[in-house]
Amino acid sequence: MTPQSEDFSAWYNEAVFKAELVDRGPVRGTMVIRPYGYRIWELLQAEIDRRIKDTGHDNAYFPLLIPQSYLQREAEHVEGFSPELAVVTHAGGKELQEPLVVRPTSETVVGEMMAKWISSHRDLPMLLNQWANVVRWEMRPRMFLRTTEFLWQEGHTAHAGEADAMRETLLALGMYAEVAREVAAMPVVDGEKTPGERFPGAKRTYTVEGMMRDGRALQSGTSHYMGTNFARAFNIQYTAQGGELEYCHTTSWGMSARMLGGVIMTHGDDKGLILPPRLAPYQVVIVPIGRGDQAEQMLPPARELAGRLRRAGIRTHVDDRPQLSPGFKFNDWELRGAPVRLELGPRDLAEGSALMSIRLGEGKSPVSLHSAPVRVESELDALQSLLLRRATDFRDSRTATASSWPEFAEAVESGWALAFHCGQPGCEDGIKAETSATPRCIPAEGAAAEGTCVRCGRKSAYGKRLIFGRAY
RNA sequence: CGGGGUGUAGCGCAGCUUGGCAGCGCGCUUCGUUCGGGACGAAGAGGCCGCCGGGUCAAAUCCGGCCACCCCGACCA
Repeated sequence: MTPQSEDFSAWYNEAVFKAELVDRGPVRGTMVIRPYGYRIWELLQAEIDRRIKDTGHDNAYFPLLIPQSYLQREAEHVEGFSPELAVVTHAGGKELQEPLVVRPTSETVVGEMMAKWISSHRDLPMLLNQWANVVRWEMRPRMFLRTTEFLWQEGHTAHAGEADAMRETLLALGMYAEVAREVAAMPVVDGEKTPGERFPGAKRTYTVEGMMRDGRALQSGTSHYMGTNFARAFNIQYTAQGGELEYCHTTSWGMSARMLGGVIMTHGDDKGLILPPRLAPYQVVIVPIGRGDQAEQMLPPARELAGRLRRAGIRTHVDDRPQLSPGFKFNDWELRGAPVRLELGPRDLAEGSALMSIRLGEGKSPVSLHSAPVRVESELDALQSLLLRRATDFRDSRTATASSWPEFAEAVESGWALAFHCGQPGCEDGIKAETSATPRCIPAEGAAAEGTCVRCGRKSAYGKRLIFGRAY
């Protein structure tokens, strides 16, 4: 397994399967998330959900099946999603009068319901979120990154005006950036998408982009300002204070289980996964030394230690599988990305200590049993920030400002290019055709600057350099 | 949809060119010895060789057709 080589996707697949995160589903492009993988998702979910609720949104649930006509009400939306829809044509033993699509996203049903629920400015803003699975018949599936069916969270909000809706759009974006950086230790860049990369039906689309260890970009969360496009298509109107009937300004935003793929591709190494402590199902794994009877004897003290760690708020697991050798377990938990391992054998026990090994690091060091919770906690914190710093350094080392076409082509070969662009769709297509790179975003933090398009030399259109890269 | 590849035990594969008892490694079961970095020995269980057809005394192997999956591109969170 070598994350650096061109076998990166082979490395990725091997890592994901060996760590027992997923299995292939029976339907093309689907994935089964196994318990260990699902625990990671639950931790991520909890972090996102807490932030959503803290900002005043309520969770709701909308139907899986959507009348096909709903999709058709918004012209760009239907055009964008048509090729990848799964359509139900038969139900109840007969052909349906109107086919139903399995939701690829829920703007349309949510819009339909919002139109019923909103009548006055007093009903606004309406801040909804749902946790759901959606289906998109993509051409080339990849575990977590692009599966036919995937789990996500989709926020849908309606507001009285553009300013409110834009504030909401950026609030969601900021939430995603925070989750990515602080929880997943992924140093994402946030910014706006170019018109060519916009969500079908949106007026403005924002994104957080992460860089994987092969230099490719991964869109890790997205937030859209719809203007009144969907409000007009679904008649989401309210009576304003002055008595006039107005269209709402709506937003939608989502973050998906794709993030797990991002975590693996951001931090993983030749030994397998490295989970940031905040997403690790088991932050500490205690391996009793020995097998059979000898390991049995280590279990009571191992469990006692686990109990004290858990009481300190540390997710702890005792690997009590009796038939496996310690060496096997060491390798197994390295593969599965456990941040900290504690080895507990007769020798350690006699000395009142355990042998600690950090997933990202060399060697092992003894830790006294009584100070273990404190020591482990600080090691977890250190690892969490080390992962973010390491990924940030990596990203920066693979990001180059390109002022000429050869520089640009070279930069996107192994990472990202910062470059001016003319904003012409044809030129954007040209870049993609010639280098397979696309504009990832107009970075929010980039300094304002003027220049000429890196490919065609025309005047730049966005007032700053864009980030270009190859995307997953 | 275009290009490449693969279907043989739960997983990974060999065997196919040149037809002749369906094999290997891992895993699984039982017993014993082991046990501080992927343990070892012995004995077992496990098969519609992707599917359909052709031809042959005889097909995993040759011929024809079909299907599925994987990888590379175009699509995308």
